[in-house]
Amino acid sequence: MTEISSFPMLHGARRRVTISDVSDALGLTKSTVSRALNGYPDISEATRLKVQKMATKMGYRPHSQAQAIRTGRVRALGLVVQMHDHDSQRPFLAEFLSGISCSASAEGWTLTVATAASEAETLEAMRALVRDGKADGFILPRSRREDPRVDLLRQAGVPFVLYGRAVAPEGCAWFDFLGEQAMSEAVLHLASLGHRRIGFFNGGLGYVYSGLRAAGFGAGMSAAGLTIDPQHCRDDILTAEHGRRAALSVLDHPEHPTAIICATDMGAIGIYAAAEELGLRIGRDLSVIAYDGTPEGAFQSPPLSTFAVDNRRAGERLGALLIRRIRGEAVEALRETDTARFLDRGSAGRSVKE
Amino acid sequence: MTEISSFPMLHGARRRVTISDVSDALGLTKSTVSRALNGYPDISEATRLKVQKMATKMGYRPHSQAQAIRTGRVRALGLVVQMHDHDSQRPFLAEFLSGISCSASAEGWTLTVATAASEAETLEAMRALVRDGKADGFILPRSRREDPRVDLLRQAGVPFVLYGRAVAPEGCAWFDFLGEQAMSEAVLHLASLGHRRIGFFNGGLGYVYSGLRAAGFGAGMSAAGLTIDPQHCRDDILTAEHGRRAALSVLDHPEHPTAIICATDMGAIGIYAAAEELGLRIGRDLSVIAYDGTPEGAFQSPPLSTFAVDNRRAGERLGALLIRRIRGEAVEALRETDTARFLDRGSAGRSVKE
DNA sequence: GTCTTTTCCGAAACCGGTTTCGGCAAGTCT
DNA sequence: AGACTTGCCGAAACCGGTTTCGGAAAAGAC
Repeated sequence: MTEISSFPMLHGARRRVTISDVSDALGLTKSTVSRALNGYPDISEATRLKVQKMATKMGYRPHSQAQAIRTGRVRALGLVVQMHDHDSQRPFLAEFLSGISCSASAEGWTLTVATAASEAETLEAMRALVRDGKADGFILPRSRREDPRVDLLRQAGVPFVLYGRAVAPEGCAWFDFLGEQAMSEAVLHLASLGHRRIGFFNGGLGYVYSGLRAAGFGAGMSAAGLTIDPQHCRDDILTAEHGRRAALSVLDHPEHPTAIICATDMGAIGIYAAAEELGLRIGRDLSVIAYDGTPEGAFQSPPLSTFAVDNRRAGERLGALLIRRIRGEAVEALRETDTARFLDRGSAGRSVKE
Repeated sequence: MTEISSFPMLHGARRRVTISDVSDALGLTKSTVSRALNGYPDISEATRLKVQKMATKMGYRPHSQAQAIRTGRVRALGLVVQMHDHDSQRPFLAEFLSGISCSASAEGWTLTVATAASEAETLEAMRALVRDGKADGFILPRSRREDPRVDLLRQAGVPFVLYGRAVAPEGCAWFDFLGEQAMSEAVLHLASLGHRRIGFFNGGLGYVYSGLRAAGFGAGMSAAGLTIDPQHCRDDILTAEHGRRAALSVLDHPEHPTAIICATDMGAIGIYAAAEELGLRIGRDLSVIAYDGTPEGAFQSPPLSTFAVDNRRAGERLGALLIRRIRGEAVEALRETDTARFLDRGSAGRSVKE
């Protein structure tokens, strides 16, 4: 009898190996094993090694739920995606999730996601996840100039990382692509093709990226020795329809721009529509360079020249940064940027002499 | 001193209300409160009501992590999305997540997602989520004819629901749209427009839906008194490129079909490309009806006539079904279907007399 | 060779719940 | 009236970890 019940493996589902199993196997106590694995200083190097070896040998994995009730942390990243009317997130989301999931699982963490239809719902969802201990920190996509999510989390003392930089950097970690550099390069590229009247369609002014991209556009124009004509520029171009209307109005001038830089691919697709209506051939009569790298751009004719961002990489970096943030690293060490990759696909051509 | 420390609210972050707080307030014990809230039969109706009222009044929410270490359940739904090379998931994912998240949060549950690049990774991710107690059950998108995920979960005794029906229904709950009905209606619609030679491009034969849609096509053809010409039919059309090649080969015959029903929008977009190459105008020289309702279809010219499925609703229903499944309801009661909505947008026109 | 300090680990409390067990009081049966 | 249920709840163990506290042994100081 007794020898059978001493082998719980034999009957039924195999139980998971607990910290007590490890401590028993070593003749130590739970507390010693716990401290050894968690790097407490009052454990000798010798026993620490013994414990670690035995733990991995026995396949011990701490039960995160059990740890959570004492530590309050579950090793889970939180993400609240807010559905916007203007962009239906596109494949962006799949790639982004893939990146986060990748870096999370590499550290044995998981990803808890919620969705929201409004800003208020987003905040409420984050509050609920924190209250219920379902997330130890958050990844905040689409950094905004005034971001109530940041205010909430900063006040609650919950770690977070931004996709996009912050206008008020205190306490903020982030990953971002250098949109300003891309915009500047776009200007220089167009200038090298002979364009002198270059317009700029910016994205949503509520987002941090728009300020940066506008600055990059301005810097590029200065570097090229060109002046910005406000008549050629528009703000808050978020959808293809916005882009179409903006293009129609901008092109309805004798001195209209020969090239337009658009801060988002979606807006640029609207420019294609406007050009078709006006009988202009993109890449010949009108040059366009955009930013994002969405698949739709590749299907246009000619394919859209754009600066592609790697959203999977963004997710992967943000996941890694958030984990380090939750573990206590200072935000100043957790700020990364990368450059967008220019895809020269045909929508930017040589300027036509008039 | 003591009167201060008896009001922990006063210093620092406000502590969450625990089951002990509730029991103390009522002069009962933790165990009584626990059993009262969990519907144990050995609690009088009077105290059960008292407890429930006090619990809601005090804003008590059981700490799911703490429950988990005893019950093994965390009130979390699991979803592993597998990235396919052929479809980059499109906005599908955002809507689907939104639906799941909606029904989950309505019940106080959350959603844990992971991503995988292959079937093996998917299985591994599910195993890890179960092992670590991060998910109590799974939503399985894209039901397959032979589905190793089902085998795994069935064997492990982990609840799950399928998006799409199952060829071996034992132990399976699901939600699905009636693709066969849509395909049948598509045939009848085309027949009513005078088409007699109707082709059928099916999707991936590994998926359950393809069998159903093929059957629906067959049923529609019979009902219309038409015969199926295998020369007009193709299988495994997963991408636009597949659709394009299939259309080129099918149309390269004197007796080619005047209309094609395509089991997926992506394939239909390829048919548009082929038609353009052959100088055929969709909706006039060649009619097309597809299935899915992806946004790309609306941007074609003419816009693609298709049967749209509501992926948000699918997610919402699947979330609700999975929660009930985890709570122990029988699978037979957890099978729902809905109908796809026909968007008649112009790609299906009257048959031309030759 | 004692006294003090470290070093290192065990014992036990604790986290916030769930579940088993047992006992008291009221009701039922002879 | 005594024995037997039954209904209802408290006491305590338990889940799998973390953390506090204290003490024994080893090391260092005098």
